[in-house]
Amino acid sequence: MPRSTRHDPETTVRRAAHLFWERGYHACSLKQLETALDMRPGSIYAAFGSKESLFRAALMAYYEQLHQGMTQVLASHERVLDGLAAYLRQLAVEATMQPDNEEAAPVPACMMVKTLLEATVDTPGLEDTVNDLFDRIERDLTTTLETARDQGELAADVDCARLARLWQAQIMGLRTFAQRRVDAEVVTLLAEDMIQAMPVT
Amino acid sequence: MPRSTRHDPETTVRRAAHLFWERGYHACSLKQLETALDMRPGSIYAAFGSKESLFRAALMAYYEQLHQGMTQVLASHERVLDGLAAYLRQLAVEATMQPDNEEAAPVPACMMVKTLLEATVDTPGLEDTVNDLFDRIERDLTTTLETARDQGELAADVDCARLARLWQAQIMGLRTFAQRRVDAEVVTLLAEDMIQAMPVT
DNA sequence: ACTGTATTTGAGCGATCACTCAAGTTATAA
DNA sequence: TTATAACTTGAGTGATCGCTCAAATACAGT
Repeated sequence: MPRSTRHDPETTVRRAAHLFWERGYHACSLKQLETALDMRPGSIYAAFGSKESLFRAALMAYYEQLHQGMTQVLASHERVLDGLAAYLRQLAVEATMQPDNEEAAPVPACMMVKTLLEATVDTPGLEDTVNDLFDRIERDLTTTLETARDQGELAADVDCARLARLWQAQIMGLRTFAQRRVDAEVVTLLAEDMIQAMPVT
Repeated sequence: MPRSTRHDPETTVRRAAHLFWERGYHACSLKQLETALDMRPGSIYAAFGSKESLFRAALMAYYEQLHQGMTQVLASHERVLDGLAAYLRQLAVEATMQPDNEEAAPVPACMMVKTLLEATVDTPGLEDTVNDLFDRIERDLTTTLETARDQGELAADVDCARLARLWQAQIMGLRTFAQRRVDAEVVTLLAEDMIQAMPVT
């Protein structure tokens, strides 16, 4: 008997993620979300419950996409450190192309980082969620590096958790820097300098 | 004949900076500012004109403090690269102590970075201001490095602008990473790993 | 003490905020 | 075809937003 949904939940969340990613949580009004999702407030609240719940769903979707992209690049390189270098180069490219369609990044900076810096004590749900996602990435990268170490790619005494966090901080720094009004080449050169600086052990 | 001001402008701006730094631009309401400044809306608007103007004044004050702190650390070390390493260590320390008084940092992350990521097309004044401040820091650091290079501390072929941006990105990465819920030691180790990674040329 | 002026006050402005819900709509099962 | 349940609508909720301004206040010069 039930009626099927008019809106595909995945598409809805993806569109919300795009707007939240571009403008941040507080600067996104429900009016703007209604327009972006082509849904009226009643539908939005029936489907997601609150603006914060919708944001969390959007952030999770963003994370999934990010994680998948990173995993793909790492998997396509023999050595993990080569994969990380390639990933940093890819981020530099993505950060320096202007957003031409709705699939591309609306801004250079990472939505997770933007959320990390925008969350306050008034939005504990956002803090918890974003911290959990950063933990996941750190653990995932640590495990990947440990596998590489056990296979002899890295020296046996390398602290993979520290190395993972060093790379994570490079990614944060690169994409945040790219949010500045700078030429594309500056971002590209920064990525190369970061890659050059990272330990090759 | 005129009446003198009851509020010291510098103190007022410093208090506003503290609140804006902690909560960001959009999450700060005028009600909260009224409490923090102990001023009523009429006084605030007579003195600063708008919330955005007050924020820009606060951001400028933050920058001045930041610039002064960095300059002091750099000046107290013979070699510039040693000074930058010391500055990174100082940031790690500051980022990992809980804010006990109103002088201390309310959050680990940099207010300029938070502003850079929070600004949108709706707040062009913030984008312009924060980009100008990042440019100033980059130029200042570039000049400092060039002086060091000309004095033989760095190799003659070093691109000081690139090196300055690499260090700026490290600072961004460190303080943004420190906003995560992580142990103090993790931030300290990250700073050490960054210092280790930076070119010694 | 008195006057003049810069500063401060706080009630209140229209606009917008996130959100609700009764009514309408539509796809599916009987 | 009809009944039913899920979905969607959109006017409207009280609260809060950034901000204004006429009146009150307090200091400096006479």
